[in-house]
Parts: sequence; C-alpha cells; structure tokens
Amino acid sequence: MNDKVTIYDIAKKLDITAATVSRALNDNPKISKATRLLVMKTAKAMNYKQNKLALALKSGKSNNVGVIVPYINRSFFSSIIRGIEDELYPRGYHVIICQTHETEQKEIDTINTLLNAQVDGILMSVSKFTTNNTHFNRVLNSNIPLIFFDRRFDMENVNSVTINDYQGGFDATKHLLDQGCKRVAHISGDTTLEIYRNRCHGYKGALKAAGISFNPDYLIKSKNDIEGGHQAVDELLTLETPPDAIFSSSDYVALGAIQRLKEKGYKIPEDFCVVGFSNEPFTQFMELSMSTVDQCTVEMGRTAALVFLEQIKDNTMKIEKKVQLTPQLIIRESSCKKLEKKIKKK
Amino acid sequence: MNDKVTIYDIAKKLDITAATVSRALNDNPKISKATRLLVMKTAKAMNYKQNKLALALKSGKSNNVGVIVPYINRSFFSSIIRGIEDELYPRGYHVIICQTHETEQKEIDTINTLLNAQVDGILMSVSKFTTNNTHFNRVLNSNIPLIFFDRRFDMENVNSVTINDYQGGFDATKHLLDQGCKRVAHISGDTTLEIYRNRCHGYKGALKAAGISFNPDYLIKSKNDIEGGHQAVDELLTLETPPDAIFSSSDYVALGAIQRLKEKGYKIPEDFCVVGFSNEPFTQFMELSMSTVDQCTVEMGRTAALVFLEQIKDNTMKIEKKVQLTPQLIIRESSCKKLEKKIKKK
DNA sequence: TTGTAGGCGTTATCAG
DNA sequence: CTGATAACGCCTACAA
Repeated sequence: MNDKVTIYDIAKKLDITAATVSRALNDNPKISKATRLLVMKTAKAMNYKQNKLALALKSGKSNNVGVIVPYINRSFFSSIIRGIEDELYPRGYHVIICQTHETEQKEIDTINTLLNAQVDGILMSVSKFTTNNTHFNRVLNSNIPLIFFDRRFDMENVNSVTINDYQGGFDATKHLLDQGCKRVAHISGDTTLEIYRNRCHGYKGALKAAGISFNPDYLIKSKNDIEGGHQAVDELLTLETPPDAIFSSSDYVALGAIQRLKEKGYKIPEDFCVVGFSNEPFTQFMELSMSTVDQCTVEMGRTAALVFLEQIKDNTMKIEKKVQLTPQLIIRESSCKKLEKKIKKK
Repeated sequence: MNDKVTIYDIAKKLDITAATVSRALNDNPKISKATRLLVMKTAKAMNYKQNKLALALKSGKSNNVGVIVPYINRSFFSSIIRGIEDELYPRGYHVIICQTHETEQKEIDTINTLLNAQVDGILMSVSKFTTNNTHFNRVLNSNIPLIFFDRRFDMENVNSVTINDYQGGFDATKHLLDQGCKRVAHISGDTTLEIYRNRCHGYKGALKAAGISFNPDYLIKSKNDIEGGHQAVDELLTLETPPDAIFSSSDYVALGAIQRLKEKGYKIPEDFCVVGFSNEPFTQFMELSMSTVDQCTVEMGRTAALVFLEQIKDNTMKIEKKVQLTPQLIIRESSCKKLEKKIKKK
C-alpha cells in the first residue's frame, strides 16, 4: 500500500519542485534552512526512501562490490568475507557474494554477471582450475578495481592481499625441528596452486637453514582431504627409515594422517609430531588438539577491503599494491614434545 | 577504454533506432529475422552488456534478494545460504548477504538498507535478541516477500521454513533410551529461542512415550559453548544418581560435555552416551565421532528460495506457507552401545 | 534561493 | 516490422 514515494510526490505536496527537494535531501548549500527542514520533515512523514537504483544509474556507481570465492561454506573463506563486510558495510557498500565451486566457467559467468550488475569493484580468490585471464582483463577494462586475496593470478595491475606462505611453511617446519624431530616429512597439496608451492619452499628453506638435506622420499603430494592424509601416511610408512614428523599443507590432510598413525599404533606427539595449515575450527576441538598455521583470515578480508577503498579513491590506478600478511604458528598438542603444559592449549 | 556500450551505440552503428535494437535483443516477436541477427551479431562484436541498473529502474525489480543471518561464518548458516544460492542463481537472482551479529539494531539497519536497495525479497533468520516486529512490517508494507528460515518471529502473513525441532529432540532421546540408557539428561540452550524450547519438548515427549517420568534435575540450561558443556556436566555429576546419557541441544555444548566426562574418567559410550544437535562439521572428525541431529541445511536454503519464488509469482500473497522439514538423527560412536560397527561411522 | 530541462540506459506504447 | 516518444527516479548545469 505504501508503494514507493518519490521526490516528486513530496514536491507536489509542498508545491515546490523536485529539484529543490533533491537539494534539500542532499544537504546542498544553495537552499534555505526553512525549506530544507520542511522537506526533511515531510520526507520522513511520507516515509520517503531514496531509490538507490536511480541513483546508481545516474551516478554510474552501484555501491555494490562483488566478492568471489571458491566455496562460501568454508570457514576460511567465510571468515575473509566477514572481514571484508566489517570494513565495507559501515561505508555504505553492499557485498554481493558468489561462489565458483572451483570451476573456471562459473568464475567467468560470475564475473560477467557482476559486471552487468555494475559493481564498483571485485574482490576475489581465484579458482583452482583457472588457466586463462581474459575475464580478469575484462574487469580491468571496465575500469573498476580488481583485488585478489589468498589465491592470485599472476598478472600486472592487479593488487593483491596474500599471506606469506613461505614463512608459514618455514615456521612450521622449524618448530618441528626445534622439538627434536630429525626426519620431517611434508605432505603438499595441489602444486598447481602457488600457495602450496610456497609452503613447500618454506619447508625446504627451514631444512636448509638447519643444515639438513632435502630427502625427496619425504615429500608427498596428496589429495586435499582426509583420505589423502591416510594415503600419504601409508606411503611414508613403507619407507626404510620413516619420518618422525609431518608438516601438512592442509588441516584436513593432517587430520587424516593423525587418524592413520593412531590406527597403526603410533603415539602423537611422542612418535610423530604433526602440524597442519589453516587453523580450521575443528583443529582446536580435537581430542588431541592440532598444531597449525593461522592465516589471519578476518584481517585478510579487512585488508582487501581497505585496498579496494584506497584504489577507488585514488583513481590513478597506478599504485600496484601487493600486501602480504604474516601467518601465525599455533602450537598445540599434536606437536608438543617439549613445551610446558600451560602453553599447550592456547 | 571499453567504456559502456549502450543500445544507442549499436543503433547508431547500424543506422536504426534504439528501440529496434532493444526488441532484437529481447526476442520480441515483432521484428524481422534479418535485423535481429544483425543486431545480435554487432552487439556481440561491440561487446555490449545490458545495464541491469537501468533495467531495474525501469522494471522496478532489482533481481536482488537479501539474505540476513546472525553470522555468516557459521557452517549452519553458510550452508543454508549455499542452498538459497543454488536455487536462485540459475534463475538470474543475486543474493546480498548480511549479518546481524545477533543484535536487533543491526537487523533493523540491514533491513532498511536492503529496502533502499530495492531488493525483490528478504529471506532471513531472526536474531536472538529481536523483540519487536515493526521492521518486519516495513518489509511487508513494501510489498515484497519476507521469508523466515530456522528462527522465525511469530507473526501473520510471513512464510517460513523451519525444521521440526520437536522431532529432532524426540528422536535423539528415543535413540538414547533404545540404547538401554535409563537416565537421560538434557542440556538445553537459551530457552528464549523457540527452537531450543521445542527440542526440549521433544526430549520430554520421548520420555513420556517410554513411560519415564521427567526429572527436573536432569534438565540443565547452559551457555551455548564448550564451557557451557563443562559446567553442565559438573552440575550433573553432583547429583545423587547422575544420568547415564546426555542429549544436548548444541554440538558445542555436547563437545564440552564429552571433554569433561573423559577428564573425570568416564568412558563413552559405555558409561555415558551423548548426542548433540546440528551436525557441525567437527562432530564427524572427532576421535570419538559424535552422534548428532542433522538439520538438512542446504535443503532448508533451497526450500526457502523456492517459497520465495512461488510467492513472487503468485502475487496473491495470501497463501501462508509454513514448511517444516524433518531433521535426521545421525548415529555415531558417542552413543553407540549396541549397533554394529559397520553402521557406526556413517 | 529556486525552477527548468536534460540525461543516465532500458523498455513500452503508439503511430506509421 | 520499425521509428519516435515517454517514462522509471534521481541529480545537476543553467537560467531566472
């Protein structure tokens, strides 16, 4: 019943023109205080709501930003989104969230739809199977900011917020060595993804820094799930000298590894120390809480949002900004041979 | 550079009028095949993209729907959202996701912003602390569909999709009794929320059906987190005759309960059977996998979306539709005294 | 200080 | 079948 009152309606009622109403509502200086107040009052009385669509059409800005992630119901991504929203919402932006299910085709579709919807910017984490960058260029050609977080596509003129995966891999491995482990193995994820490669480099870097030579037998590539952890452990246990510690690039794989090790009768952390990666919520709820690397997800989201805001302000577009956050090693029971009880649980 | 090509641009190029272009692009019957194909071709060549904003302004529909949840990074809610998106996305709708952090004020703000943005409908789960319904009425007055999922506010003319919490509580309790447990306790969440009250009623119903009288000592109200589970167990263990089973309205509380019971040296499921509620991801990853009640979240999202679509089609608005889904008891190790190994893990 | 007029990109109506 | 025109709701030169 209350259908859509416009500035014309309130203009008619006050016997003035719509332009005046518009000015009054927008705090335009060229207007008398009296009429402004009058307009304000009747606007409220008539329950006027500005039509953002018309505004967007006029101004060319929609006040919407698109956020694209592989999966929305992964705590990693949903926390990042939360960080983005925390920063953007108070500034009047809306966040349109889309998921690609890790397919390039959905990524392309999604970008098209967001561009159609005239979003003011796109913040995204690239799908695992994306090989081509023409859809990213389409965004750049539309003259709106494109920002990668976590997973980037290597190209110019795109700002990004990532974490230092090398550092994460290095810290985790060094921690295992510090615990007295002599033969640290690494279970890596899909090495087509830069992030997994970097974690692996970090692993190797820590070995080198400790004067330990890299043993290829101790590097396993696995599927990125619990099952993958089972298989990796099976493989490692067939070795003549099995390892005494595992750094996994994924919490799920680490969980699978722990399950299988326990099945085989090994004690953790006495026989095997294990560290995962991502700080998935379940890692702290496990009976034997799992050490892992936290990726400061909310902060990553916040930072990505701030980079967007900066970019939209300075339209120079030239400032290429690659922010890299530092991950945080979280030491829990699964790798805790030496530390005091009280530090353990964190 | 490629800035915004409109139907006028392509009309000019073809020396026809914009209206004709529009018709060609929209499969309007009154147009020759020749010009249609020509328009289509040059449109593609010029990389024309329809401006949805203009369309929205013209048609009065934005093709956006708002989804409001307390927290976006909870697996329960993000799975529901996924269900909503699965259904709405292929039909050309975009989903604008907002979170209230369980505050009424944010809920009000969010609804206002969504209405300003001219969304075509709002699907939401009501905040825990919402006491007032004037903002819901504002949605109804705007003549767009409002649909509650999971948590509803009791009012007329609003469709809702919930699960049968009574049934969930009933099934969980009955299962514990079937396992041979004699003294089943219930840890309930915040009883200001209808959903927790209903689970509690289900618990009582199952007792009654089994001819067991309700013992108020076995009903504990707790905070909705792990700590709450610790406290509840402490309280139960002070009783003269402690229970031998626990049905908790929350997985987190159940987890806390299990932790504390193990600390005290009790064996699960031999001494205590435990069932949680929600099927949080961690429940199946625990060393001792936890029985719980699955709330078919994705389906709930899908159903909410379908109710929206129906409502927007039949503008009669009169059909009040309260869909109730049936939750699914998932039996795992924490309550599995009797069943075969093979059924256990599910 | 206020009114007039034009335009943002589409589509719908009415002529032709 | 196609062209001209108005309209969606808002903002902003420009003119008064």
